[in-house]
Order: sequence, then structure tokens, then C-alpha cells
Amino acid sequence: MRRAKQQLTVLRALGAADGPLSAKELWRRLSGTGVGLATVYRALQRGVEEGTLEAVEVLGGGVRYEPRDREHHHYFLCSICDHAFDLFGCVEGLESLVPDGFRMTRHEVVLLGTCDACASAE
Amino acid sequence: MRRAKQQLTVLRALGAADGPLSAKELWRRLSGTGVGLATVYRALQRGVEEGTLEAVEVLGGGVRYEPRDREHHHYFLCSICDHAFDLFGCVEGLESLVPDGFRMTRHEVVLLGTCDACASAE
DNA sequence: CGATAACCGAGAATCGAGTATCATCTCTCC
DNA sequence: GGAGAGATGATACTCGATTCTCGGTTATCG
Repeated sequence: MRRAKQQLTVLRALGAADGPLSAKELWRRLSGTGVGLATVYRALQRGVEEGTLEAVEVLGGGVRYEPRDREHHHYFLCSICDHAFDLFGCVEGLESLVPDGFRMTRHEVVLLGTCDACASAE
Repeated sequence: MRRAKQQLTVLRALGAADGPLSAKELWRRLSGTGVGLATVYRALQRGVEEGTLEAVEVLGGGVRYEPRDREHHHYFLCSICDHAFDLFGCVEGLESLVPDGFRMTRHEVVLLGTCDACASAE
């Protein structure tokens, strides 16, 4: 029943976040719980294998993870705290950018700037 | 006069590309010229310092470089050959995605799919 | 309780990208 | 031609991210 207790802690923390988190970022949020970094990686890896998590790449280097059950969205990356926030909504007119002969299957939009907290902390 | 001959070779190859190239990608294109990977990195680093090159991050991991003199554009990343192509043109309506209190200073759009060459090679 | 399997945390090992070093080379200038 | 500065390629090295390993712990089930 209570197998993988620590892994559940990890997944719960990820589910509560307002955007995708990197392994390190997630681990930092769990400091105090005694969860090891290896366990964070294990939980993420398993989540991806089981299909409940998705590994996403936002700019800013590195892979971040988030629950797979969210609808189509994009990200806002704060250049100060380096946190990625989910943005719901999308844009139009992407097809017109695709050159002849190319086949677009997916798109990513990333807005960069300063998040609320960092902007008011300045 | 002919100082940095190899570095010029590197920069010329980069200028002739149809999109930003990573150091490795650029180096591969120069195989046969005897240019070493270190020289490629040196040329890129110097180009960035001098302001003629720009280091850009597209998805697909890693930094790519391209001449700074190109106007605002985005990229198409082929998931087969992993090459990034420049796309000219942009999109509207990004401001509406920005949450209250956030300040957007920049945006990136990446289209993903299959490029012309890879699509017809299938 | 007792055996077994899954988990755990810590630290070692690995991997790739990028950088530093070093022994030549090659211009430039005299 | 000769000296010195800058350039070059190979390679060793560094650094951060991720995975592996191991000894010890914990849950499950009979």
C-alpha cells in the first residue's frame, strides 16, 4: 500500500507547482523532507514511463517535468528566478510561417521576461 | 592580413547556413578542412564577443550560433535531422497570454516537425 | 514473526559540452 | 632570414546533470 512513499511526495509536489520543474528545482522544494536527489530522478523517470508525467523542454537549458493531464499550453520563463510558469491560451497564424514542403507537427511558444514576484522585488 | 584564416572559414560557413548551427554541427560541416573543434569554439566565442554573432537557444538542447545581422525571426526544428531552420515572419497576440504583473521582454516561437529534405526522404 | 521484494539516501561513476593547455605553425615586420 | 605575436589542432581537463551502486530500511504476505 504505502510503497514508494517518497516518490509520492515528489509527484505531489510536482502536481502542486504552477509550471514544469526541473529535477533540481523539485528537489529544492522538498528540502526538509529528507528526500534524496536520486529518488526525485527515480520518481520522475517512473512517472514518464507510466505516462503520468511529461518531460518538457523550455528554454533555459535542461529538462523540466510536469503532469501530463494539462491541456495545451505554453510557458513564461522568468529570466531572474529562472522559473517556468504555465500559460494557458495559444496563438494563431503559425501555419503561415511553415515553408513549403515542411510538415509541422507541434509548436512551442516561450515568453521571456520578469515574473510578478521578481518584478515587484526589484 | 590573413590572420585567423581558419576562424574566417568557420564564420563563413556559419554565414552560409540556413539557420543557427551548434558548434558540433558547424564542425561537422567543416570536416575535410582540418579545422579543429577548439578553433570552431574560439571563432564562435570571439564572434559573440565582437558582436557579430549571437548565441541562440532553440529547443533540442544546446546553444546554436548565427550572425547577428538577421532580422527578428523564429525557427523550425526538424525532429529527424535536428537542424534548425530560420523562419521569417512572426505571430500576433502574444501579449494576451502574459499574466498580470508579469513583464514580457522577449518571445521565442519554435515549430517542430519534419523538414522538406527529411520529409521527402522517408 | 520471518522471508522477500521494493525503496531509500548518499556518494561514486558516467557522460557530454565546453574550456584550458601546450607544442607547433604561420604571418608580419624588420 | 629571423624574432615575436597570434593562431592552430590535439588532447587533457572541468563542470554540471543524470544514472548507477550499495548497504540499510520498510512494506507485504503468509
